[in-house]
Amino acid sequence: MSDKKKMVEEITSREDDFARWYTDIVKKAELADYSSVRGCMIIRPYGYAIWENIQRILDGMFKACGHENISLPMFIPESLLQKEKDHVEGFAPEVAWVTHGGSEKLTERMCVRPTSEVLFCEHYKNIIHSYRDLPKLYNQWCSVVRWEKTTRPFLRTTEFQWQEGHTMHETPKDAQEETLRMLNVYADFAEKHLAIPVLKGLKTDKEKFAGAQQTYTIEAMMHDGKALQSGTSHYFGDGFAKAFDITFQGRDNTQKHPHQTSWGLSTRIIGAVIMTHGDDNGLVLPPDVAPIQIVIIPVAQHKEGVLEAAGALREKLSANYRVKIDDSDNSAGWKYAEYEMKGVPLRLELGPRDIEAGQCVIVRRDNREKYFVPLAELEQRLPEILAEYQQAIYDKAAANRAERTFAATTMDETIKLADEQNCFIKTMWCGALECEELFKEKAGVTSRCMPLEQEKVGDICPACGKPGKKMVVWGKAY
RNA sequence: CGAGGCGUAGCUCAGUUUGGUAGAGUGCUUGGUUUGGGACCAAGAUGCCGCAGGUUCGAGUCCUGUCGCCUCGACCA
Repeated sequence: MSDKKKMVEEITSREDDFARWYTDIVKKAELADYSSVRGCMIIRPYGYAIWENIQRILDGMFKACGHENISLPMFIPESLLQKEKDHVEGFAPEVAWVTHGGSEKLTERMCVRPTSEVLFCEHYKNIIHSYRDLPKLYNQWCSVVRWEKTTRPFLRTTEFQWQEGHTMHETPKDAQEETLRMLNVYADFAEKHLAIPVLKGLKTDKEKFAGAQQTYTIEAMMHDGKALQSGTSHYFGDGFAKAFDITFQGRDNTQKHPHQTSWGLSTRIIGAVIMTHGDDNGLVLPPDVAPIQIVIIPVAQHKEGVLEAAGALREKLSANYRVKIDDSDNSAGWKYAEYEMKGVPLRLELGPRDIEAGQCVIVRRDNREKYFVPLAELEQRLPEILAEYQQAIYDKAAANRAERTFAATTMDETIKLADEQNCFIKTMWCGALECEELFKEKAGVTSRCMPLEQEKVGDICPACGKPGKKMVVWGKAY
């Protein structure tokens, strides 16, 4: 086989067809499979193990700032969903309805939750009576259903797993702080654990969550330059509280409405991991969420002592790492390609020559760099190599984003950039909806967010020529 | 949801024009030789031709409907 020939023949290259590359990875790395239900996917054990790691880390972060987990029903009576006007208008077009219980028609149909704001509100009305009951910091891990027209594994499915945090606070300030706190939790999680650089910002009114006063988002750039909204945090003010008549007696002895937030992150983030770090040989996983962090490949395993030495090594490393040993009778080369496709961060090769020399070979997934490590130094070197790996995949993603981010001061520039490539385009914006729509109409880009870290990239709004009030980042999105 | 393309063995696909015994490569199983980047030889198993109707003596092939995937729009986490 020539050097140039791809080792993983089954995967479409990213250059040839990014969408097909993505679905190839999902299927070949055994992350997910299709089911007989339109738009619904089966998350297979290898994919689900990634989600379990995400859950474990995020859940710890939530609890560290005082949140408690709770479980609410999956059905919402129609009358309950109707209570907040903007909310129902936003979600009604995409809810699934339950009309029958067994063979009997229900007197009131119920929708399968697309999100649980109204259920939380109904419950909060019962349990919040005094300022002493606040804040309420609840989160639930569950699945929700949205009848989407176009679906893709992980990125947009009819049913998806997520967590939704719902909190109630005494003052607007408390709630706004919570909204930003959780946005930062998401950003830290994405950057530190998933090695995905994210852009934090505020959604425009057009793009914000149905019923929210403000929606904050973390936007990630995929390898092809398109954007993926990867987590959102909403500030509701007291809109829902008024609609649901939730009141508490305040410190001044008057009745008040509490102020509310919600925030969510879904299995979509797995799509972000795939499209941020993956390459033509398959997945590249961040160590913190990789189901297998180190795969041990015994080389020439039929020779005496090799399997025993590999087994002893696994035993030792299992204390600190998720380790798998592959002693199947596939060739060593086959195993190399297999675990590269599955994105395992480090491969540890151990053969007769290594055992002789008292060493092993570590190969990094991201760049195939080889480290010949004396066994005595292994436990010291592994964290260092993993840290370098983590930094390298982060830097690579950050570099891609930097290369694909441009400022534009005119609509012509914006159109040219959007026509030529997928990218982030920074412009000023006057704040008018008509101008936002013009970007979509003329350049085919939507506003991703108004970044928290604002820059002045010009003076005027390219759409209307009036003074630009805010910098907006535009792009094509998944 | 609109326009276009595609559904045949686990996977990639040929066969559909012109209806007439279900095919190849790869993978899988068994035995042997191999083993540091997807090894080799031999034998073998594997099909509701996406699904449901229709036309026909006969349908993978023709007709209708439906489900799924891909691309482009519209919609959206």
